[in-house]
Amino acid sequence: LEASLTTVFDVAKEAGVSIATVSRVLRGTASVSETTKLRVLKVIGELGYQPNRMAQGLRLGRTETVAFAVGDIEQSVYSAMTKHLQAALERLGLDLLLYNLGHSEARLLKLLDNAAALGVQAIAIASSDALPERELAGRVDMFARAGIAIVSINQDLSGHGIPSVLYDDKGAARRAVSHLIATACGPVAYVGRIAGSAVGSNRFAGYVAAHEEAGIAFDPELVWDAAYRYRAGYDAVAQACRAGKRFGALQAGSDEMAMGAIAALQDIGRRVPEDCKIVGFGGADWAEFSRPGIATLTSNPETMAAHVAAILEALHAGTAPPLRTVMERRFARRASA
Amino acid sequence: LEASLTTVFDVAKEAGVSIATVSRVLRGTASVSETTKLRVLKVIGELGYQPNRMAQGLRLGRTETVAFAVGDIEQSVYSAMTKHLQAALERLGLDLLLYNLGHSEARLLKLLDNAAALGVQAIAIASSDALPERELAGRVDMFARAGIAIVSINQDLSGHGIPSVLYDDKGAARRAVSHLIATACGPVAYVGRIAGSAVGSNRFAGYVAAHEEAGIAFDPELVWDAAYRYRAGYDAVAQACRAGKRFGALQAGSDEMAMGAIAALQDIGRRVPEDCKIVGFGGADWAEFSRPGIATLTSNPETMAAHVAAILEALHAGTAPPLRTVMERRFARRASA
DNA sequence: CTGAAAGCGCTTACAG
DNA sequence: CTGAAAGCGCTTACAG
Repeated sequence: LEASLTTVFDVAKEAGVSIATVSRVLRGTASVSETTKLRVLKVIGELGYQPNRMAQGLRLGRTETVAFAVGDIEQSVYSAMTKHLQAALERLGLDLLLYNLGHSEARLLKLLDNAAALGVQAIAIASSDALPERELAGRVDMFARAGIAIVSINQDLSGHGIPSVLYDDKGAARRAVSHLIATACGPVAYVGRIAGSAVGSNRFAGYVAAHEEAGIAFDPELVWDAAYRYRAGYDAVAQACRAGKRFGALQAGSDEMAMGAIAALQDIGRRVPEDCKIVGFGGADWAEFSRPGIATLTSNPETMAAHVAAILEALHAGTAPPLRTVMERRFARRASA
Repeated sequence: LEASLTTVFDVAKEAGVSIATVSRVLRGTASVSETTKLRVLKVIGELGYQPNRMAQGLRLGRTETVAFAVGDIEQSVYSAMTKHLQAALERLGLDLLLYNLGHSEARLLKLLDNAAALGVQAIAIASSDALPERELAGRVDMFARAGIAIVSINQDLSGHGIPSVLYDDKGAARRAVSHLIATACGPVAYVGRIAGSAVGSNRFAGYVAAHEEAGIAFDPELVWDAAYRYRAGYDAVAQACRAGKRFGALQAGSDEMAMGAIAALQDIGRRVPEDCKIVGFGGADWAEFSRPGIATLTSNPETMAAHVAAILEALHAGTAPPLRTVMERRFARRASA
């Protein structure tokens, strides 16, 4: 065993009290006389005492830690979310344990199985992949008993009793696509994840709804199911153009795809927005610095993180958190559309 | 206290052995007869037993956790690094505790002070900001005594006995700038962090070295010290152009800045690369999908993460790790240069 | 090879 | 308001 740090015993001895009293002033729950509290606090400061988190964890059954399972931290929307969630948790005195899912369902399941033994207070899941709802639902009771909170970011799991914070992606896509239908000279294409993506299917539903609203049929030939990354956007559009497909506008499922799509169009001499208008999705910070600036549906990761933090606080305080929080996206119109 | 999970006691009872034996097969260190080992393993599987990490942590003085202090996770090079480090640690059975520094030295110092109480095995620091070397150096002995490994990513702290994995940024910048000097029709400008940035000063040193090598003087008026983000690149270049500065090429300290710089030039009608060649830094995944494709000095976060993991393994095994690992960047030539 | 026992550093009923 | 004591779930000398 290691050279030990200062412990409650050191503080107690120095302050002339019992370790129980030290612990009481530390926790702030039980009542301690003002003078002894001050004395203990002074000693704690002098010795630079920090309570051993592992001992606290063993005793309390959990540590000041939250597990964050994130779909793909290389995507800007997720790294922004991670940054703000970490900051929000830090304000609550919670540390963030990061798990990058990378589209691996097995990783998520492993985390769910480890959570209790790990002693995390909560699990936050932010993924666009369709989650294993059956497995999640089956564990909700276990987590509740173990006092582990679980929060879904981006997709609606409130039906399983899991508090969810999400965007109105269908409404956002509907607005953007309506704009494209109205202003583009040609049919509107769609590229993005659809099958297997909870988020993606909502966005695509907005694309469909906008067409219904306009009283026109969308062309299934102009709908391409592809991953959210740059290359997927590039390849889908390049291939469609090679196949002779014609479209005057494109709604992309992510800003990354929009950027790839723009590159593909420019590479064959089609101009954006003159020949084809494009809207991305997610409000990546770089979208306004691309040329043409990429129109997009914005995110607000800071507010979203605040909602998640509020849910965790409510759960911690034993009050009922909102089961379903829906945020709006703003259509940021830029040169590309 | 919570509804408890299965413990060593449950396993021991079920397998008809003592908890000591259960623990021995778990750890795999002491010798256990093959038959009892098999029996215990079987019961562990049946009960789905997971050792309580907090109890292990208290007993062993540390948990299977590594703290990762990262400069700014919103920058692509850092999110890529985070992804690969998490994956590499996962393979070693280690969880990653994420701290986004966001250029706050106080946050790093707080982490250093908490590390022992937190029970982390190691601290990995990846930042481009000049680190508080005095404070770090002053804690090296304490960390060594506490058995906490510390690794520096991106900047050289080997002089303080801290194993460091870094790129030859000076050499990389020198090569790129030499290319720009040779091919651009006009002086080469530089935009990036210089003061206060360990990484940045190396890159700038490469810019200077390339000029020396070419036997020409660089123009201090064409050197702009600015943050690594899109907007800083945009603003620095826009302002320089407004001030009537003329340059035929620009070396940027990051791909983000390069993208911002390209936007600023295009917005005033200057063409890239015809009027001004540009090279970024970092090899962001999106750089090749920007138009023009952004030439850059690549990173290899996966290899870097592997080096870090190897250092942690060596330290864990009690063998001496390489104190200083220098990786090369590749000049990815693209349309922008 | 195996078990009984001590102890890691806390927190919280229980008494006073 | 305060202290003595039990116990959270492990691991590892110590004995055998």
